[in-house]
Amino acid sequence: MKHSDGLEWAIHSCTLLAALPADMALPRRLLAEFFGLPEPYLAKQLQKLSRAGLVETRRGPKGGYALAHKPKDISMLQLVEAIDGSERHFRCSELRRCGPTGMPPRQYPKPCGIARTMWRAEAAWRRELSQTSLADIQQLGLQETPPEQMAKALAWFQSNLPMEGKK
Amino acid sequence: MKHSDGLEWAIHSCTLLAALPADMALPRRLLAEFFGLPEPYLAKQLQKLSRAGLVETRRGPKGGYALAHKPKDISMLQLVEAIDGSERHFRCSELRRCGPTGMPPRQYPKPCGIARTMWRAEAAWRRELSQTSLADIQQLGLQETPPEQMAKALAWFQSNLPMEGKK
DNA sequence: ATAATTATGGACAATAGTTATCCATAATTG
DNA sequence: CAATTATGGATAACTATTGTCCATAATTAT
Ligand code: SF4
Ligand code: SF4
Repeated sequence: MKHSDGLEWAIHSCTLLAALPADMALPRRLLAEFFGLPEPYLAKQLQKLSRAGLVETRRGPKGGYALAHKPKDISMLQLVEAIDGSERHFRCSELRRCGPTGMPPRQYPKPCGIARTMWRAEAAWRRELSQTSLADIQQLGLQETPPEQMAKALAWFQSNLPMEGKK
Repeated sequence: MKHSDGLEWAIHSCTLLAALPADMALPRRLLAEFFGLPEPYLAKQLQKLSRAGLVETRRGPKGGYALAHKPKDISMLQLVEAIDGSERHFRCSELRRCGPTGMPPRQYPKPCGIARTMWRAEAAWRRELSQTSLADIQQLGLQETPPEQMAKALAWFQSNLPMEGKK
């Protein structure tokens, strides 16, 4: 019972994408380098984000990844579900129907109290996640990232992005 | 990201134990038979419950498992944590410190907004679970179990329990 | 005391899920 | 056409979950 590591990578990646100038795509090579992550596996996470419609991709030179929506329109719940799936965490195996006292399925019109309780808790979790957007995360990040790191990051980008400030 | 199957087994087992006359212990052979579960693995779940102090165990003939507290004093959260552990589901690997722009640890006095958001959602989940007790589950079960199954179960117990109504 | 019953916990094996890599292919740019 | 970049399938390594087995300890009844 644990989220995949890829989830953290994906959220961080989106946070970075959110900070990019509009219209600019970041290739995954740079994304992976920036966070010190294995590029091929990060690719899988980005593909999930892409399939979920949260990021746009552009192939070819000057291509890469960019957010598909404004940060305020992407919720943490969407990110989590894109990576870890939207299946319920508690899955009922209809244990009550097993064993010597079980009855045929039609005797159980609705999920039992155990399942309903577990699912109610999951709903509370989802609700909480859906109420925080990438914009909220971004704002906290801007406030709390050490100024020196901001400077380092800026410098790193300027020396790694194909053209920045040139034009 | 999914709960272990053993969780469902453990909750069902406790529900059954809750229905037992006080002072009566149920051996795990019968528990496993009643639900049609593999006994040795069910044993592992029951051991976790025992170590968490939720069930009492008695060895020897007439021994078995019994609840250690009244059903109303055992919350679903306790059961879930006994089986699946109480570690956080989202575990931070301090990604922000990685890569070419990372800074030394002391620059990050508190967990970032991403981690705090994920943890806030988990807290909502825990809160919901802590507000339902085994007594609530039991009541729902009594209301919603098909009457025929109740009868079957009663009969099964009377023919399997060492002495019931004999004395 | 002895025999029968029952839980414990360690060791182990099988299965499934996660993490990671590689490569051939397709799309885009210039 | 050449260079760049994402896609997705195949595969391998690693880890967690699921399941089994057994020697041991505790308890009860005879
Ligand atoms: S619905 Fe309830 S009784 Fe049936 S298997 Fe799920 S948790 Fe168990
Ligand atoms: S604290 Fe935040 S920034 Fe650091 S690794 Fe965890 S999620 Fe990422």
